[in-house]
Amino acid sequence: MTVTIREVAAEAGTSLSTVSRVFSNPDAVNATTRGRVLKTASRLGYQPNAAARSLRGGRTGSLGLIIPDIANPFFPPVMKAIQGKARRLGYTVLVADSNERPNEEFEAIEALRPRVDGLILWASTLQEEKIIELAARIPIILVNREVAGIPQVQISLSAGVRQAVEHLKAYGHESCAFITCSQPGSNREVSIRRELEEAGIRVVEFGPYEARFETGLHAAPLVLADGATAVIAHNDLVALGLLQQFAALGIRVPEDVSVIGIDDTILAATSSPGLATVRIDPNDIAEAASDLLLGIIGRTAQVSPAEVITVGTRLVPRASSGPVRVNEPAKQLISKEK
Amino acid sequence: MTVTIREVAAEAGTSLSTVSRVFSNPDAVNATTRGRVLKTASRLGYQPNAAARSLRGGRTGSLGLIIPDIANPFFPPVMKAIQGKARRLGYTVLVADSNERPNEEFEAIEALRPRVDGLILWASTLQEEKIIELAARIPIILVNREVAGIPQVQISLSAGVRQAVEHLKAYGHESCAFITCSQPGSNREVSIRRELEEAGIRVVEFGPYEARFETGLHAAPLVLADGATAVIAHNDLVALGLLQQFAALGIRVPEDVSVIGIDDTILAATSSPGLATVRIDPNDIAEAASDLLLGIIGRTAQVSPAEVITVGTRLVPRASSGPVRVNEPAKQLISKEK
DNA sequence: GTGAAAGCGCTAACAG
DNA sequence: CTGTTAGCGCTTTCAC
Repeated sequence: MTVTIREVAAEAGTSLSTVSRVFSNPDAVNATTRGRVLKTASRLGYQPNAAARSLRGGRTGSLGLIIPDIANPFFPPVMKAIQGKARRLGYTVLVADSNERPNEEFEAIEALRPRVDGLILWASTLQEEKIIELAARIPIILVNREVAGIPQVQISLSAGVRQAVEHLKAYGHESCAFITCSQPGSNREVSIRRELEEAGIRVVEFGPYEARFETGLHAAPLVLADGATAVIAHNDLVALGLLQQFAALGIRVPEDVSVIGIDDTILAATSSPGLATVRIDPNDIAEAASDLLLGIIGRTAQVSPAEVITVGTRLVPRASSGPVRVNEPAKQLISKEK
Repeated sequence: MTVTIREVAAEAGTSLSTVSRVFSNPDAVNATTRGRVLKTASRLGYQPNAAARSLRGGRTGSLGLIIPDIANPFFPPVMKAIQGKARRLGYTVLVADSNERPNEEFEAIEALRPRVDGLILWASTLQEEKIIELAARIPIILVNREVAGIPQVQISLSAGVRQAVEHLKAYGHESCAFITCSQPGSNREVSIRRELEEAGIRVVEFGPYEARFETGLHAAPLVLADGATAVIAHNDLVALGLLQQFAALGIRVPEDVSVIGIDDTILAATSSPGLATVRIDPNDIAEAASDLLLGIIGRTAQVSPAEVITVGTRLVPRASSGPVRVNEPAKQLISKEK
């Protein structure tokens, strides 16, 4: 049925090994022979069988990417960027979604493991020991998850959040709400609180909630009631919830309250008003993740101190933030509108 | 290095085949033996090697999905739905993005082909003959692309668009603009024009443009200048562009003009105001696509007339559409606002 | 530079 | 129900 190396060899009048070499180590074959083999191979429509190849050689030419939730608009661009980078380096990327559930993540990893040369685990939900165990079986790198001894890519929100805070301060804001949707002590939560405090801005925290659109809807009146003139949301999606609810309440953005998101997903660029947000560049992450992974795939079992690459962020200003409202506090607006 | 079936067999005191059966055809093994094998297998950390398995059995347990653009928010939910469905049927889904370029699509297909049992091609950009050729090598099904003889899933916009049009008509709209971003003669364009005409609503078409946010920004004033009181956009993204530009121009939605999108992506639910849109249900597509694909993977070379499954659509009403403005035509609003 | 031979880990007949 | 025996298609020593 399928064309194998054997038929090509017979047809080209050479041995199996020669045909094999033409495809796996072309330089080791006489140019004339190689040409002849290639010609008959393409004439016969021969395609190397990846299963056999990886069974024997142990290399698959693919990388696996496990993401927590492809429906989160933050991930598609990242996936695209990683795919682009990998493609340029001769790899295919196979993606699976873990649905943020440890056992689905485990299944996905097990499905991918035998068919890839290495794995990128994004925000893995696996226990630390499981991850260490896995790392012994296949090269892995972590993004947004810290495990000692495993190479990882960390996202540093600090720079971007600092710019956001500076921006708010320059516009006269003296208090800022913060809608949190992470585990207490998480990276995201900590950097935001720290930056706001260091700038001497009063911080009001609401949460932790789930990182959903509806959380924004819910939090909008809380922010107003507190009298904060600005709000930083856990991510763009939550920020959009705020925006929609503010609009429904007749609260103007940014005149009455400034809103800032995080991630710079497509949601931020397309909302009305456009959403100022802290951008995490998918390309930076793709770059870092592929470098790290290909690095450890290369060196065979030669353990070196686990590397950590930190990628930065920056503020993308848009129409949703501006000068603080001076004449009357936003908190009175709700009752007024009624 | 890795644990193989052989070691498990030795350890469990059985033969290779018994271990193999435990993992590939469990019912054929005595329950006691099976238990013992499973126990030692897990103790040793045995994992079946997919490469060897598919080399021998010809089955990979995976399905491939090629999508034109993962960054288009329409696709992630579809990918997720297909993954969910496949998972329940014992398959893993490997996804690749073609970037809507024939040669990238071809590369992705070639990378996936040897490691999957079948392929779902979404809106394939390949030439018809290439597709037919491919279908001879591996089971494939098409979504949103028509090629005689290949099983396919078609999306019928008619029902949803008809509901949208009924809705506009009931609200007194007598004219509706339509921003098109497809090849002339495309499914999407044709159904929309047909439904509007059949309802006796005056149709004004703008386009074809590219299906981008900026297209909406650009088209907003055109719609107003024409005096249409409602507008249907090629998709949600374009509709959001309209929404943002209307807001910038001080045109109220839906009071001054009604806006309807297509796809029901996350953008529609999270915009301000919420965007009424024609919903294409990802689950319907996932269902149809997996049924079709698993159907042809099952029957070995037994050709039957190519099946076509058509999935329907429906209107999701949201705040962006409402009664026609009666007192003054929208077209005058721009100059007034100045 | 090239060929022959030995498996990679597993499944699928075929006997027992 | 279980064990034995061949390979799946390919890469990779090892000779020549």
